[in-house]
Amino acid sequence: MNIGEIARRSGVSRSTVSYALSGKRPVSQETRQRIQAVIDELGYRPNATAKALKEGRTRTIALVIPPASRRLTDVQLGFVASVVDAAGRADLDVLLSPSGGEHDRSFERVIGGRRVDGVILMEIRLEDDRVTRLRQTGLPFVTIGRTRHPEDMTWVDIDSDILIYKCVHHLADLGHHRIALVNRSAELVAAGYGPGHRAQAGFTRAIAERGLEGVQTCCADDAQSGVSCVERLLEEHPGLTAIATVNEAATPGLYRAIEHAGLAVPRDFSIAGVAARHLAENLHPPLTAADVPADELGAHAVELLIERIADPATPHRDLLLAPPISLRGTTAPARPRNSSPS
Amino acid sequence: MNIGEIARRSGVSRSTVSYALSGKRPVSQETRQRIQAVIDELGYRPNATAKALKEGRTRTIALVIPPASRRLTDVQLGFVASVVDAAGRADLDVLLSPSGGEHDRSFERVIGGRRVDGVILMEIRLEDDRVTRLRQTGLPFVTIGRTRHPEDMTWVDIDSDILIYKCVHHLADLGHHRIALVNRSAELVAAGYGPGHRAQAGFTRAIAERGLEGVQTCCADDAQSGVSCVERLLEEHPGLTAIATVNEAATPGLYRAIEHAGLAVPRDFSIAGVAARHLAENLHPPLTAADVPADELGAHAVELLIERIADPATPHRDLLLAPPISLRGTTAPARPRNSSPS
DNA sequence: ATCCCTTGTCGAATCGGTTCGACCAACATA
DNA sequence: TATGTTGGTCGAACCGATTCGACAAGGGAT
Repeated sequence: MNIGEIARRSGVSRSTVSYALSGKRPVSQETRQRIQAVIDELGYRPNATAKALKEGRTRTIALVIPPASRRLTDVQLGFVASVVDAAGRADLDVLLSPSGGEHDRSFERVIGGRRVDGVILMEIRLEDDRVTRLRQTGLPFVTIGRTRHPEDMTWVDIDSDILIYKCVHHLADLGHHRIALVNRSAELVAAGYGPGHRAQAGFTRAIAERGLEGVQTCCADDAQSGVSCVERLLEEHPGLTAIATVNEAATPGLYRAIEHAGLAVPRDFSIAGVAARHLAENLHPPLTAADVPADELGAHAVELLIERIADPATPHRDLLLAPPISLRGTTAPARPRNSSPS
Repeated sequence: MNIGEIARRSGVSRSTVSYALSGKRPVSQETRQRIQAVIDELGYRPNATAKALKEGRTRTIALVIPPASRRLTDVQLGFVASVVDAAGRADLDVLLSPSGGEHDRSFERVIGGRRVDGVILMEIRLEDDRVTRLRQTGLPFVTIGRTRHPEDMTWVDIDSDILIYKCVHHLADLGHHRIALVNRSAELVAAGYGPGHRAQAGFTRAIAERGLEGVQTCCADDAQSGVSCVERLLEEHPGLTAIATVNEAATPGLYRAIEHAGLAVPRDFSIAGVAARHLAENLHPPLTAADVPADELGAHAVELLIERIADPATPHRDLLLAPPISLRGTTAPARPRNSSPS
């Protein structure tokens, strides 16, 4: 059932059917109804591939995610959900493409074959070859996160620097002097993962400004690693009373290890971080954190992308958000602890 | 940069370029190299849309997920990850399509326009109109989960009936007499969600066989609801000493509420369920559960789908798994509790 | 010397749509 | 009456690939 068949059965030419469907030229009431009747009867739907070929656009965007095998964090899932949602509202389909490692075939396939009109990229490194690659091809793209030099590209991001900076200040205001930063995994940070580096920067700045003692550590993205991370931290820095973290996946582990060390959150130990609201609220006690507005960022990324697809010469825009820290149940005034042998 | 451009620049016809690329007809060493040089220079990649139109297949499959706004469970995420992975290995792209509610436009768009060669459907209801719809269109599809009458369709599933049945028997073996089933959300079960109903069936059967006292309850897919669910359960059935659950998202809430009632898991209260391994292992204590082999199911679904796409007349096949229950830290012999006023 | 097969190449048709130019009829305007 | 203008329709070209049939040149078998 192609357009020719519909044309034959309703006794008109293919172009007339096309015009009847698109409304781009007048078609008499009568013919239109006749055509519609045939269409309804056969359940005809125009072939999207043919349309895409002729029109030169696929009405599809690619969403490039970290390798799916590595479990996505709640924030990342939030991005995926909001992008899929926003794209759907704009009648765009979303092609999922894992990138990194063995999955680069997928990325190349999607990018190279003009399968999509535009690309949304997640988990951006400070130097990111996917960005370089996309620049070459001229395919419109928007990143969630940003490279070291984000000047002539379109992106949305949260300001992990400011967020961690504010977390540390918040903890310092409560009287905490020895604070640790629990970052994302060592590999990710080593690979130049932006939020990791920016969190470090904000942490270091705040620590310096308030004359505190700061420790930085990386931690893999899971609860188990969170446990061993805190164990190590408490052993090496007995005076520690607070943690600032950008590693939401490890957070349940942080709770568990702190509790296991005989400390209560927030009475004896405070935690503040950056996380998905859903996750923060569901922890026990609920996590004091800057809630990453994944919905807003994802939707905005799609909007910006649509704009760039419509007109690739559009000036680059961006959106940098620094959501407020929601005070929940994991930060409290510091209480002196017998930490040093005296 | 289309195939015509490549042909012009290498001084041959378009068909020769095509044959040089596909190898379906001999092309002289010399011409081939000349063509390849031009291709490399211009970074040419054949247009996937045009190829799809001519070949009549898109090399893309659709993965229909529950509305992304509703947070996916860990098991569902596991399915998505493994499907994307397996598809990637087979050089297939994956189009993500949320279905249900306002998202049905997306489903229709993807299905109607022949945008994809086949479809994988998740979260199947006992009577599922998406299945009906797909049947009509004749598009090859595989479901993860199955309808009430799964005879002439291709599917993969876990046997929630048997799994819950075994959980209850395991708990009964440990001496528990009053056991509750914590099911998925009331809406989902009311809508005829298969695993929900099958879990009920297995539960009821085991309870009857062992002469136990069983309570069934639904619970929304989040920790908060898990908390209130257990609170209600303990109030209404004070003698309860164990829970069997298929609701992994609520499980952290179950833990919390049990603990909050002054009971220790597994000393005073046992839990056994069906969940993603990752989730089960990361709970504290780790959950005794049948680990849903999402990897295997997802990969198998893709395999079956590829088979059906290659030959739609292929006889229908299926895969029903009942993984063993991994004994972890949440089940222990029942201890008598002062439950009744005496 | 003839016939046939293989290699290498080309032109044209095709996939299923959209869109442009042309055309005719009916009607309004000058 | 001549001259647009508008409504309605058709045929043909086109998007960018694949693929079939044709054909020329060269080599081997008879």
